Amino acid sequence: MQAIEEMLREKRIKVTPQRMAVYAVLRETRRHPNVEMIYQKLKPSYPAMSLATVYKTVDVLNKVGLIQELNVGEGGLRYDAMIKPHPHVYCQKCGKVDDVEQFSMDIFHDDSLFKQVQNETGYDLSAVQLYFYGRCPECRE
Amino acid sequence: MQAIEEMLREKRIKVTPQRMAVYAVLRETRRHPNVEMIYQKLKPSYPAMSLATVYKTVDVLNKVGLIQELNVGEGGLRYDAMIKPHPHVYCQKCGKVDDVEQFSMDIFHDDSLFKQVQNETGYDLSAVQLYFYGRCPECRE
DNA sequence: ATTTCTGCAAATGCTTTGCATTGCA
DNA sequence: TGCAATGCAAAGCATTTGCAGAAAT
Repeated sequence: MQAIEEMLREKRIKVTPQRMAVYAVLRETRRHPNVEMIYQKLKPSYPAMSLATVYKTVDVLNKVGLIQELNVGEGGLRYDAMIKPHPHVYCQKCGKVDDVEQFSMDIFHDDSLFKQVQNETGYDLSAVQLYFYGRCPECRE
Repeated sequence: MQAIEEMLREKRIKVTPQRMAVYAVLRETRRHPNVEMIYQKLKPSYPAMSLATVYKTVDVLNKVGLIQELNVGEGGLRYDAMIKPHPHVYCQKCGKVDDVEQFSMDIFHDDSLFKQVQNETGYDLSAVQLYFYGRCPECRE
């Protein structure tokens, strides 16, 4: 795993403590946090950091391709440092977002689906998202 | 195709001109409009209708299962009277949302995918959404 | 030295809410 | 008649914006 500082530098964006911190949070977790969660996580160690900076930072990191945005339909966006396309499951009771790992290959890595959809729709495709909705094991009772 | 009035009545919700009008708009189009688009479409024939009523109406229609919500990641939600699960393509330039028809069967109607994901994640699944992102034929130049 | 980023506060804009009135059942 | 829905205006809230000061290259 590459050093965070180096990864930012390769993307030709200024390396600041705030950017390293936000990216570090996303790399350490599998929880797909939203902006508020990232902000709360960083508050203890970076008391001066503002929420606006977190918004701007995730936007930059997403634009340079270091992270991806998820939209499970809550309103706000979630962020994921795992940029390889993979499906997600959303628990409609507790709001948790989990990865679905097993099927990344079948659906996304075989590009026949992508190609077929391009042919059918005429779109020039660049990304795909697959979301499942339901109740997580803890919320099923 | 069933009469709109009857469909609302079957869902045990009050049948009002506004609800019939909103549902009619969604049944007539394949554009997956958002609240503002529905409102603009209805304004000429229903000058007194308020935006808040459109918000409340799509919420009710969605809850009783007459329409589905789409979240392509724009911020707001889109609505679709086609409730059978099917993938969508979003044009990142002009914002258009199209249906992907050919693959509804392969991916969604065969429930092996659903079952596999349930087994892997332990979630009790109730819905799925598949979104493709790219440029539509008109925006490719 | 220059350019870009940060942090604050204010502004924006979509969505929701409260409530009096209207209208469906 | 009684309960629910509408329409208006106000409130709410997440996100964005502007800008002066700070920091990175």
